[in-house]
Amino acid sequence: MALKYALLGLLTKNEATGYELNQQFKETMIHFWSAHHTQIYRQLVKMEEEGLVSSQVVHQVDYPDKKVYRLEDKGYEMLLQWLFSKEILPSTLKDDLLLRVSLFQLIPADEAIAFLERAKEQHMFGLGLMEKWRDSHFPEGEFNQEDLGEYLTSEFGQRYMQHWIEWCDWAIQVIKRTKEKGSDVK
Amino acid sequence: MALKYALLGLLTKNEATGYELNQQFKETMIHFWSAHHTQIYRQLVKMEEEGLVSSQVVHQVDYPDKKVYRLEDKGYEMLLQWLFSKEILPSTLKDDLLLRVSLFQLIPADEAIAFLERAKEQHMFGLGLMEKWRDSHFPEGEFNQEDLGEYLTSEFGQRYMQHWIEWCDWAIQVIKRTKEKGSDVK
DNA sequence: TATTTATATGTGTATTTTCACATATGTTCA
DNA sequence: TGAACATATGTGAAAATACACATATAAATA
Repeated sequence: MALKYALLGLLTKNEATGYELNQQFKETMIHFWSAHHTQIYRQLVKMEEEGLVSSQVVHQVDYPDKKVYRLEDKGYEMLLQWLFSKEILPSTLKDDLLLRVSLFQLIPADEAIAFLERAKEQHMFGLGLMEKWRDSHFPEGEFNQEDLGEYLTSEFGQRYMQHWIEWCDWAIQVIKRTKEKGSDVK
Repeated sequence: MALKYALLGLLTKNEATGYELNQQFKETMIHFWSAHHTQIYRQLVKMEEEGLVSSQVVHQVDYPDKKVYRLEDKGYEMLLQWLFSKEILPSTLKDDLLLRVSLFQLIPADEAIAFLERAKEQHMFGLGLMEKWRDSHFPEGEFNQEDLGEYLTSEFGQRYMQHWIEWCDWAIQVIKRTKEKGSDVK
């Protein structure tokens, strides 16, 4: 359901091909969304059938032909209606890494720490990418009104990464402390 | 896939019915996971077929009969194998609220602020629940070794809520500032 | 010369997740 | 008495998502 609105949202900025929309998912929407490219292509076909978007095949000499999608009025209206809807559903996390963390009592402390170190590195890498992206898109923290949403969500993504990293440090310390005690307790 | 391990993980603590496992999802795993009760029941049936868990129907006088699931050796082994696997996939967010935030340039500033205020309230409510839960489970921040995972992930959940709330405050300020400038800029 | 990478769009299938609905029993509250 | 709620487990169907594979062109790299 929401993927539809995500695509309509991206198309408010520019017309785009399924390929480009997939790129944008991987780049700018990485802060809060993800989608497989096959899902995007299929969703676009469906949306065209519903009259929310229209497409035009553009012939290219050097590359395969591409299909450019454009937002139609009906799609824009539907998007706005969704944006103005009053219901705010609480968002739920679904995180593989944390699921494993929740079972740390089943593995040795050293394994747990190594896992957290790697998770931390991964999120530091992610943070680096986000900072880079933000610096190039919003130098000096400046942004245009039409990029407000992106500015806000990219800050969220960056802070989320920082939160992850800080929590990793905290969790590693907790495990190290319990490990010290462990000799006489457990 | 991961739901299987989530259930196996919960069953390492105690044998439980599908109903109870659903409760636990809603209570303790709210920090990082969610699942519909129908999905849990179906997954349990599948896991029993695979010999990962076994079940026993317990007759009750006052309530409908219940089906208690117990972790089998094969299930425990599979869980450990998963826990020790080296691959760490980066976790991706998927958040309805943020998708709407990403399109804030399409709605009036007042609407955007109202939305963020409500989102903030909601996360403050969530934070309250988590703090309460933590106080009752880990008074004075003390925890038993067998609850290590829960202790770590609940801290994550709590910090995540705080991160959300702080970000809401920040975003509201950003929009208020652009609103002031808005009169002469856009 | 062969492999990889980038451009570009898909199909078929399987899995995962959700939604609407169904069925029981007993308690509490209006 | 009737409604709502908690206990307890599911089915059928739809929707969302992911996985493996397919196709085609051209550039860059090993």
